[in-house]
Amino acid sequence: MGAIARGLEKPSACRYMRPVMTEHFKIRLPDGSVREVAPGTTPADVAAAIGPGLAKAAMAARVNGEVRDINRPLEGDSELALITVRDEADALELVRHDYAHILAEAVQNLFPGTQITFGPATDDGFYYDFAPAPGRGPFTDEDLPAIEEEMRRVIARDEPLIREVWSREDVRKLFLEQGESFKAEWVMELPEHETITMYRSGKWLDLCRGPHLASTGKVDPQAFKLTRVSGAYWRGDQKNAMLSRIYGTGWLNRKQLEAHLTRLEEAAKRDHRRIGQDMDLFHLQAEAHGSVFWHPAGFVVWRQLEAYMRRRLDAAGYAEVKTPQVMDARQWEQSGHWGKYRENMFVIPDEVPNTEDEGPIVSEDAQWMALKPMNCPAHVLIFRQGIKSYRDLPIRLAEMGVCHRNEPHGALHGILRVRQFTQDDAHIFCREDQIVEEVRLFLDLLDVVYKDLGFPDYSIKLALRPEKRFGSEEMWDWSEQSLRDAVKASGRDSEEYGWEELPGEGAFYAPKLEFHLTDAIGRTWQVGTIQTDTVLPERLDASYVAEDGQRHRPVMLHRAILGSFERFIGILIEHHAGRFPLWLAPVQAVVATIVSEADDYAREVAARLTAAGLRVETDLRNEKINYKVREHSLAKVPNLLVVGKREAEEGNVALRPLGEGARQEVLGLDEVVERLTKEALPPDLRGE
RNA sequence: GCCGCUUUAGCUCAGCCGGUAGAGCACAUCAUUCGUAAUGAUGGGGUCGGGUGUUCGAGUCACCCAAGCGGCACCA
Repeated sequence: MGAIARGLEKPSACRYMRPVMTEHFKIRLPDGSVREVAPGTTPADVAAAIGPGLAKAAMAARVNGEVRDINRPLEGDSELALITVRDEADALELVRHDYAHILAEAVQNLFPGTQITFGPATDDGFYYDFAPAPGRGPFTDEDLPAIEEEMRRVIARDEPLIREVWSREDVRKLFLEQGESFKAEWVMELPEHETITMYRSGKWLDLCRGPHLASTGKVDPQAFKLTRVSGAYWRGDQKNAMLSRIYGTGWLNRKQLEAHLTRLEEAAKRDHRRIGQDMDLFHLQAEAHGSVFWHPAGFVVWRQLEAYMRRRLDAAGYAEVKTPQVMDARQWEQSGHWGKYRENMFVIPDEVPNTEDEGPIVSEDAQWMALKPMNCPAHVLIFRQGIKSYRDLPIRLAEMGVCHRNEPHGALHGILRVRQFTQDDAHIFCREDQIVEEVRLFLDLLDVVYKDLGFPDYSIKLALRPEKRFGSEEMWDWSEQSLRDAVKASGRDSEEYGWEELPGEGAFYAPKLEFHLTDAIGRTWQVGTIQTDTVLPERLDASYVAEDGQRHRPVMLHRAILGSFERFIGILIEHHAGRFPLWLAPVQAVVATIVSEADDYAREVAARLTAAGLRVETDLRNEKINYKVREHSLAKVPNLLVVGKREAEEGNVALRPLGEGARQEVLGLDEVVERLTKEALPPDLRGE
C-alpha cells in the first residue's frame, strides 16, 4: 500500500458511489429513534444533528453492524451507531489501524524505495511489514526513534484520510509504477466481488479495506510507541521473502499507554527464567541447550506435582507404565512419524563404533534407532501384548514419558519450549461407543486438576483436520463429531469455556480438543489435549476381540492434562510470580533467630516441623532480623518463623506469612505445627 | 530454520575514537547479639562465548561458529 500517486492526483474512479436517489433514508439509532436523512448524508452529519458533543466525539460509525468511516455517506435505510472512545474495543481497533497506516507513511517518507505490504492492528497495538529498499538491510531498533518522530509529524499534519474506490487494474498499474510489487501482487488476488478501496492521506495512498478515522491527527501522538523490529515472512509462508516488521503498541491516550508499559514491566518480573534463577529452581546451558538442569529446589516442585498427578490418575482408573527411551527407526516408520518428523527426531546408529578404526563411525548399513519423540507407539505395543477382549476396554495407560524432539532452534524458549520434556501422557484404548463417556470422564478429571492447581479459568477449542493428514474423510467426519458430541454432553460447549472450532489445526492423525489456561495476568497457555485417533491403531495393528468373536480396531484417545512438566512448571512460576502455594513451595518455612541465645530453640522448632513432614530451614546467622526478613521475603519463602529470646522462653513462635497485609501472629509451637501441616496438604488430600 | 540484537567476575551491568579490565550485589574474613525488607570494615575473584583474521598491539575492528533474547515459521 501507500504509494505516492504521482500524476494521479485526481483518480479516474469517483470517490464514492453515490446512488441516484431522491428519497430520504430512514436511519435507526441505538435508542430506537428514527431519523430521515437525505442521500449523501454521512454518519458525521447525523452526529452533528444530534449534538456538537457527539459530533466531536464520534470516531467512526457502525452501519448495519459494519464499522465504517465517519465521513462515508449512508447508502440506504440503516441501523446506525456512532463509535466513540466509550466503545473501547472498536475505538482501539480503529486507532491501531490508523497508527499502522501512519507508520507506513512515515517509513516511506524516511526511507524512499521501501515497499509496503500489510499492517494490521494487534492485541496491544499494531505492526507493519516492509520490504526494505534495495541495498538497505532490514530495520533495526536504532531506526525506531527517527520513525516515531516522523510519525508524530504525520499526525501533526492532520491530513484527511479519504476513502476512494478504485478499479483493480488501476491499483495494480499504480503500484507497479511505484515499484510496489507486493501490493500489486496482492490486489490481483482480492476476491472478485470485493470493492477495492485506497486510502489517501495527502499525497500518500494505501490499498486498504479501512475503516480509518477522519484524519491522521485523530490519534494521540503521545499514545503510541514503536517497540521492536523482527523478520516476518511475506504472507506468513516460510518459502516467501523475509520482510522487515516493525511493531508498535498503540492506545487511545497517554495514560493507557503508560499503564500498558507498566503491565509489561510487571509481566517481565514474572518471567520464569528470571525467577528460576533467583529462586535457584533450575538452569539451562549451551552444552545441553533445550534441556533443563533441575536444581534441588525446582525438583521439589516437580516431585510434588508429579505425586499429585499420580494420585489423581490412580483414582481415575489409569495404569501407569514406563516404556523405552530408544526404539528401532522402523517402528517410527510404521507409526508414520518417521516420514513426517524425521528431521526433528534424534537419530542414533544401532552399532558400537570401532574406536580403533579411523574411518567413519557409522557404516552405511547401520540400523537406525531414534529417541522417542512421543509415547503413543510404545503404548500400542503394550496394548498388543496378549489378546484383548471388549470386556477389557477401556484400558487407560499412563506414563510420565520423557520425550525428545529436536525443535527448530528459534522455537526454544526457557523451559516452556524445550527439546527434552516429560509429558503427563496417557492413551485410552476403547470401543467407539465408549468415546463420549471417556472424554467426559477426562473433562471432569482435567477440570479438577486445573482448579486444584489454581487455574479456575480455561477454555476449550476443537482443532479440526489439517491439510496434510492420514485417514479417510469419513474417519475425520466421525472423529471430529465424536469430540464435539462429548463436549456437548459435558455441557462445556459454551461461551464460558470459550468454545470454538479451529479449522486446519488438528494433528495429522486426529482432531484434538485443546485446553487453554488463563493465568493471573490474563495470558492464555495451551496445555491439555485429548485426541480421537483411529489411524495409529490401524497402522500399528492394535485389535481386540468383540462380542461377535471378530477382531476390531480400538479407538485410541491421546490425552494430557499438564502437557509437559517442564512447560507447566514454567507456567506455574509465572502464574504465581514464584510465590507457590504452600504445598508446592520448595521451602515452606524458615526459622530465623533474632539472637544467638535462641539458636537451640530454633533447631527444636525446625525439628518439630520437619518431623511433621514440612520442608523447613533454619537461619541462625549473626545478622539483624531486618536483614533476614528481607532476604527470605525476596526468596518468596511462604512462612517466616521468627524466634527471639522471648519466644524461646515462652515456647512460642512469631509466624510471619509472606506477603503484604499478612500480619504476624505469636503462637504456641504446637499450634504452628498443626496449622502449617494442615495448610501444606496438597489440594486432593484436604478433607474439605 | 529465517530476520534483528546480545554474549565482560556467581548475578545485574559499565568499559568513548583499539594500548593488556571496573561498579553494585553476592562470596570470604573480622567486628557487631542488634525484635520484623539490606550493620560496618577488609579481602579474594574475570583475559572479556569459541575460533580465524587485520594490527606493533583487540574486550574494543572484520569474518566464521555456538548459545541466548525479541519476533517469523514450526510445535506429532
